[in-house]
Amino acid sequence: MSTDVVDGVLAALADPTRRQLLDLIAAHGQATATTLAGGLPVSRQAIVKHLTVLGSAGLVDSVKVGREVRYAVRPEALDTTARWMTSLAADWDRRLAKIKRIAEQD
Amino acid sequence: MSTDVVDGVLAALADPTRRQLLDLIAAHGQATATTLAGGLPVSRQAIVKHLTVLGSAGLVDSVKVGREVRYAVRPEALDTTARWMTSLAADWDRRLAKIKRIAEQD
DNA sequence: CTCATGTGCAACTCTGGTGTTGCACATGAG
DNA sequence: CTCATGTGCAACACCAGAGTTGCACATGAG
Repeated sequence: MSTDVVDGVLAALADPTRRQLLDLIAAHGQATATTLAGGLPVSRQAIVKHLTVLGSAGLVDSVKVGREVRYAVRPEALDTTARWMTSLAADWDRRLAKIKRIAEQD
Repeated sequence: MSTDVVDGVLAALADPTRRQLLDLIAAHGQATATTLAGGLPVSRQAIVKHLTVLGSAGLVDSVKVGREVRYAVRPEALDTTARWMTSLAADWDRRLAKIKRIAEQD
């Protein structure tokens, strides 16, 4: 299973700043750490660290262009996690329905 | 919007121990902190804290029965978060398609 | 070439989350 | 009533994560 992917994505999305970063990158289609630093109240280095985490989670992808590094969003990992979550919710629903059925059976 | 819900759920699911707890509770349909402590390598108190977090996130729900507190899983918040994630992934796909379209347009 | 701009690397601080232990309180079993 | 079991509360230890600063390196602009 893709538990590793889910694990990384959840850990990455847990931080509000990282979610904000993803929003910003998606909004511009592409962005550099320095550019992003201008839109958030944190240093460039802090953003670089967040981008590294997002990259390890597979949520972001970087390309070096000249002397700058451009980051772009990658939907696959997010999609995988969304599916995992949906099926988990469905599983819970199924279990709860079963419990309820047994309870009403008395 | 249900940003608060998503926020809490993501933060709660970020911890592996909490995801494991959810699995255990869902598997048994219902469980107490003491019972759960028997299935994990952590103290009961640690589990209580995790359950509190899960409760605040709306992922778990507790009922006091006599001298014990039984926890059960609640799918709504998880479902909400799954939908949020799915629509976000779709949004990224849309943006990327747009970028690609422009790029090929040269 | 020279200089400004954008990155990378490393050391450091500091807050928050995870986990523990110890003890007091409540309640069902006998 | 008495005792064992299940919780609740509080203080404490510990470590990873978020953020900062300082400096060195690379590369495009002039």
